[in-house]
Amino acid sequence: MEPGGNVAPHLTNSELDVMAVLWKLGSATVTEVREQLEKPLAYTSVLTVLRALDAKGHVRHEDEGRAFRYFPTVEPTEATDKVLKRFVDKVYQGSRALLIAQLLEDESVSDDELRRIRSQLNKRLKGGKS
Amino acid sequence: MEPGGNVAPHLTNSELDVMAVLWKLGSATVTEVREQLEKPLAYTSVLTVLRALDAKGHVRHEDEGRAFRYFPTVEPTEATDKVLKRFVDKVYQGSRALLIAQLLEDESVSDDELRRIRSQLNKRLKGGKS
DNA sequence: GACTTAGTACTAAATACTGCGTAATAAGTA
DNA sequence: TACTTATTACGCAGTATTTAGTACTAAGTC
Repeated sequence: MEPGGNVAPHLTNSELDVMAVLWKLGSATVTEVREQLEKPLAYTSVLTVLRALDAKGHVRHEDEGRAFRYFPTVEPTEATDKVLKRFVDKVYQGSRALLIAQLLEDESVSDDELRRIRSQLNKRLKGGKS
Repeated sequence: MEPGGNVAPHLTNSELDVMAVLWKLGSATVTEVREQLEKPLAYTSVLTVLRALDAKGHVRHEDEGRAFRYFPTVEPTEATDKVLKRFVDKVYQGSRALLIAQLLEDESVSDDELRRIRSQLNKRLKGGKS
């Protein structure tokens, strides 16, 4: 495809659903993933997605009894960096600050969290000065 | 579609590319959009995407000479709310605060921007108290 | 009017994604 | 061994997405 561009393989929607479960649980079998998914899916459908993720290197698997146990091989942020970057580029003209500003408007962020964020922010401002 | 619910129907990747141009320029003809796209695309390909966006109600068009001028009918944040929510849900377990924290780690956010963010944040903390 | 140009409408082909059924396999059990 | 069960491997069908070609149209030009 694009030379240099598409290094990190790219998660489809259903792949993201499955990865989210693995990130949450740390690791899981097909059955375990299936139980956690909001949308009911046939066993083999989940397996298909996991096999695709395996092929792409986003997960690995180990034998566990007669089944496989799947482990994520990438952190959430790693796997989604591209998605986030694309999002910021297209919607916020590349400015993470704008996205942060937008997120801060959201009421679901509590005062407590706001204070924690502020202290993190202050830490960075101090650190950057030195 | 769904009554009330699915206002922002869903943007495909190529649709997002095109919307980004419209948001940036305010409005554009097919030719103008085409010039702004990073990836070279045939004139008719761009038109196809614009027509799809038109059908979905994300843009509208007016005659301009013999061509159409397309206007976005939704704000960037409107159109991408769903995407962002999904992202936050899957990667940050629904916590916008976690995403903000992650974004704050990014070096591309300047000290100036950090300070602006802090003042916005302080404003929200004060306002919330009343 | 004939020709050129820039545009839109329509159609189609290739690819990707989603979901699942069937077959094969391996383990356990009577 | 025969039967059951849990599981993986393979393949396929329907749909969505992406890209672009071809036909048609309207405006401008000589």
